[in-house]
Amino acid sequence: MPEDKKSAFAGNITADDVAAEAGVSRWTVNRAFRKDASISSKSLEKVRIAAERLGYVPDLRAASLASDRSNLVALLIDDFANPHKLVMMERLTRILRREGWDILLVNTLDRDDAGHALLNASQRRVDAVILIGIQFDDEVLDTALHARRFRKLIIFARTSRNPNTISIAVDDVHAMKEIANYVHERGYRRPLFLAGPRTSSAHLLRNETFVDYWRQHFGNEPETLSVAAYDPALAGGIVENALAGRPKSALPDILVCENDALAIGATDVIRHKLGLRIPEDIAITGFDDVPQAEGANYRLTTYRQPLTDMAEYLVRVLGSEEDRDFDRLFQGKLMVRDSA
Amino acid sequence: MPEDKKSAFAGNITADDVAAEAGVSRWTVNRAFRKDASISSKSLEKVRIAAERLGYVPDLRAASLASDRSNLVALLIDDFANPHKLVMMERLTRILRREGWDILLVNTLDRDDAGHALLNASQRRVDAVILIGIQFDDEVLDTALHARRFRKLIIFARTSRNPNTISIAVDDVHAMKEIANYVHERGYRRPLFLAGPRTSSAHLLRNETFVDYWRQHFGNEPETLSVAAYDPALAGGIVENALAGRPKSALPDILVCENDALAIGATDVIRHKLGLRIPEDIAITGFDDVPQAEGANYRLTTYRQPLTDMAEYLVRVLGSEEDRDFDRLFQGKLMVRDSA
DNA sequence: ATTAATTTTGCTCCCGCGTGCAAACGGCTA
DNA sequence: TAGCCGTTTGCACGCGGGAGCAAAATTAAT
Repeated sequence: MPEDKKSAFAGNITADDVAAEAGVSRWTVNRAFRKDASISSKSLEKVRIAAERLGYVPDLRAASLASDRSNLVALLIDDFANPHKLVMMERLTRILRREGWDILLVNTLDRDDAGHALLNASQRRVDAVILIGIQFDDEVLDTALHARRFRKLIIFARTSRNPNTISIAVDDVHAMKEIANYVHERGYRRPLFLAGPRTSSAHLLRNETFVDYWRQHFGNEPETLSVAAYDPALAGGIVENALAGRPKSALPDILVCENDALAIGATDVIRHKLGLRIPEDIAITGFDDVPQAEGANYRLTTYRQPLTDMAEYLVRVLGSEEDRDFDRLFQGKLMVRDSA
Repeated sequence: MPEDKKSAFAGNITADDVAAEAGVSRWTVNRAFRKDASISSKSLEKVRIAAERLGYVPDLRAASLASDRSNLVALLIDDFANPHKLVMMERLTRILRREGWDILLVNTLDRDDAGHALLNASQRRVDAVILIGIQFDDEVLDTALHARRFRKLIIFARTSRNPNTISIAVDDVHAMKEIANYVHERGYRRPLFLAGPRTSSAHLLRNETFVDYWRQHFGNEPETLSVAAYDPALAGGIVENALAGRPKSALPDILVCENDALAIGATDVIRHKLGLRIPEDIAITGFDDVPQAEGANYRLTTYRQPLTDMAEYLVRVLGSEEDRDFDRLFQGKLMVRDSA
């Protein structure tokens, strides 16, 4: 009795079963589930009904295997301490799914793990890899591209010098100049730049740009502090260590932070450990405009990345068959609030 | 010249190619890439070398198709405004990957979308589905199970009455009683419970438990306020509306929040909009122990879920072939800080 | 050395669906 | 009604690898 297992576990209902039920061939059934298929409305309806009754769902593994397009993209992420990651993930996953892409999420533990993560992805034959981590420097990318099994390798929200890579990011240089100008205009004169991890070549140009620009235009050389990860707690520790005990005159008048994660950590410490007021004693700027930045507690002056536009562009790139240079920089927006 | 495309795009190097290169059969090659395979160390080495040279990586789609085990689990998430989600995702993805599970991430937009999300997952023939959202009430689950294509449906960090579902969660009842007792011991007498969305049947027993327990043991009936999502900003708005303008005597002396997301939003508003001190004017407790809870700014008294233990248990459940009742409640831990 | 017990290898037959083409169908005109 | 042309349908074959067994190669036992 081979017909009796329907009720038990619907796992093995295949297009053949539906074909028999609907009185058409298997290929007609498959066609009914592809959007570009040439099929009469009559048989489409028959297939629909039969499939419904049997609980048939096409097997994308087989489809992918046969067609060599998986409609799967890998999303490689590290840096889970940064609240901005949640926002990026939400935006990306929503838009990717809307366009029919499924997402393989890979938590990349550390820099050495990146290779394994890429291997993971290639075993599933993903159509593209999206990197939104901090550990993917040019060296890692080269290794990845060496064993290239993906048609596209996209660095999201970060630039890369690697020519085989597609980078979709905000224009850091422009942004930092705008921030530098704003900071100076508001009368701040002794900025301290709070930077993230100084990994080999993760091209976040914010630190360099700000410092160079400030030196060239406003004379003095800003101090820089570096945190080993974009983790508010870590950032707080570094800031506390660096500033505690300094006389008022030796304190910076503003902390320019590489992103909001650092800015938030710094804010907490400045208020609650150093007992200083923001912005009266020390002002702060961030970068990213995470949700909390707008909240009553931080009211952080920061720079908003146009994440939706960037994600929309990303899916366009994914859908494109051309082989041109897709790198693109987006312009963000300075969000002036109360912290600076 | 069929041998010349190696350099171009390594996408189509198959076990056959490696077999030819290594001088063995295709099946030996495949065996070399399976951990349980019976293969001589000699040929394993030959295959390793050949595979390395050709850049061969086994195709998991094909493997999955042939073996009917995909080693893929779907992770369905909504509620991206809750910072705790990031922590859960980090913990889950790390441990799942360590155990060899790949993850299909599905952002479930709204309740009606849950069905599509499940469909998504079943098309990839995932071995299990993990739900860590708030929209997956019993009705949605029933629909999901009706078209059951997954061997396991796991609700993480939330209980469910559905018997066909595996729920791995913290013991809310025990936890809330502990919190209630603590709150009372510390001398608070007019608690306000700040609850999340009151969806049909998402069994988070925190609200009921606290209110019932308090009424029975300490006499009065606590007020309850409900927020439409676990979103700090939303929570802040609700709290401000409810408390602004009340005379001091009509204010609660403590806000017991269903989770930290709400507690954080409430904290910000109480301090910065209502101008009250925490815990002197109003105390606050949370639930989850998100990273920020420990930070200098919030110092939130909250309840820590043993996420790592829960995730470890989850992978054990995934690996198990038995068909018994895997539901399990974990005991968490009250983290006493300064907010209450 | 010879036979029996094991391990290793090769092989046939699938897994479920897409590709590309040929056959069948339908509608329309003359 | 025959003749044409465009649309639907069916089909052989392939995608890359797993299960399970039989043949071959080792190893152990007598």
